[in-house]
Amino acid sequence: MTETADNLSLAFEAYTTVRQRILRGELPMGQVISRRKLAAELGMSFLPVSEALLRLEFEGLLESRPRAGTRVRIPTLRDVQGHYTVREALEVQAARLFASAATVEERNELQKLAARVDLMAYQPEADRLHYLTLHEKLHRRIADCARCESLSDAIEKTHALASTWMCVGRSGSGEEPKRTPHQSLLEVLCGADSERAGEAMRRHIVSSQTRALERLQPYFEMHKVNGATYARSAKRNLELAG
Amino acid sequence: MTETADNLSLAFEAYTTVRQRILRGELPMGQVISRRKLAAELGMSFLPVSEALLRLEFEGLLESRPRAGTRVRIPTLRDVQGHYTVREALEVQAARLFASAATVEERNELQKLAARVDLMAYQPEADRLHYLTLHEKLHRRIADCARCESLSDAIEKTHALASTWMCVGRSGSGEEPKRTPHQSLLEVLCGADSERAGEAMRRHIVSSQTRALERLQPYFEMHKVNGATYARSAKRNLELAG
DNA sequence: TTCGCACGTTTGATATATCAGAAAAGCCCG
DNA sequence: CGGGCTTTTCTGATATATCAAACGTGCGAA
Repeated sequence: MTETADNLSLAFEAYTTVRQRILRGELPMGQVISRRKLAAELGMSFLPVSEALLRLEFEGLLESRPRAGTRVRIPTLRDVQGHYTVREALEVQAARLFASAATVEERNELQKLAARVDLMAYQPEADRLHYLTLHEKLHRRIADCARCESLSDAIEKTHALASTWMCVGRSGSGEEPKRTPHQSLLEVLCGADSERAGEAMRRHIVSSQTRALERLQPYFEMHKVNGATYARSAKRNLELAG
Repeated sequence: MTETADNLSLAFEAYTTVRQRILRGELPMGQVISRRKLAAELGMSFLPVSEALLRLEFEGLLESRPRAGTRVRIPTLRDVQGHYTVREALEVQAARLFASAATVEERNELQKLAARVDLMAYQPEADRLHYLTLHEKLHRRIADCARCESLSDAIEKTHALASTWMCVGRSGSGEEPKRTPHQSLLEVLCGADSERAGEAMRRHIVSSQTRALERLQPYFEMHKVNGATYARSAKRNLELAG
């Protein structure tokens, strides 16, 4: 399984590998990535690796400075706010189109999926990754049902970025009231009123943003401390972990 | 003037150059770009050129196939529809934020700008490029006033892509009624009602899409004919021009 | 001890060379 | 004269080498 194949280009292989590692949380925010070491590990020159990292940088998952290094992006407060503003725009549009274009089967399917997502949200940390995957799938399916590939792609990009941020442990207050936000969201979306669907999604995204900002609070400080320079040693990262 | 400086990276220089040429219409849709020739012309290796073209491909201005070639993107019908769906999402969001966040000075400035744009729309083809530039500036300023850099960036990207498509001559029916679409748009936007601002922008974008689809009609055929292969000689392009 | 500066190391950027695949042109056969 | 096949040319993909800049370290001065 380590080497499925060079089905496509080496650059694509490197892209997929790194992206997966980031999304799985194996590469935490601020983690420095060495192109040469990665190239050696994947058994290729560092040129396709560079192309892959460049692409990930365009997508917002990485950040780099000309001759300093490349690392998993550490967002600023404004980054996150901006991200959620764009995401709100895209997902509201998807919700509107969903309300007017989804088939009956799709509406039923997604309502069930929403119920599963809400249920899993209160599992005792069973597997956070699985929850995130399912949650992302729900939003992606909503976009798919909007029958617009460009919109789906754009939303998928924003979700990939958000996934990075979601891998950080939740503040775990634990005593939250048992709500079913996704179920109620889908209920509105399945009514045929585009306006209401859009507004419901808007509220959903806004509340999502609120939680994300709380969760990411400590990392905004991290960006201030560690933002200017690309630490090659692990010392600074240790400071932040402790 | 031929060599302003290597202020930034060579790749960035190549990126800027090619992008400008496309936006100015010097490189028409379907035009094949040779990395080696471009590299020779710009006096650099074709590696920074490749990076530049890769970036332009991500932005949707170019399309390429692994060992066949790179050319200015020829959109399909679905491409254009998808583009306008995403654009609608982003610009509606910008309009909403503008209505609630723009200063009085900004509102006045943009109303004047809108008037200029509408006026210029009926100049007898004086300079189409200038009109497009001003029109794009209006939309960009609206996004800027929304106080969200991510959103501005996203909108700028979509406009760059649309500019490519707008360089094709308008169908020039010529007897259109003298309307002032941008002036009325800004009028609504300057009222403090986000909802209405969003809806006004939505209608604006939709009508813009309608005109774009008409204008691009012939190119959808071009994509069918010339889509599969990357013609290196000029023969096929001549066919389409005749 | 602490601050500042020089030096070796690592990094991304770029140049050059080579490879394999796709397109165009030439070629042969009908 | 035309269609299929081969050859040639061109393309992007990748490997390797080199360079200047940024980082980390350690030495020396205050």
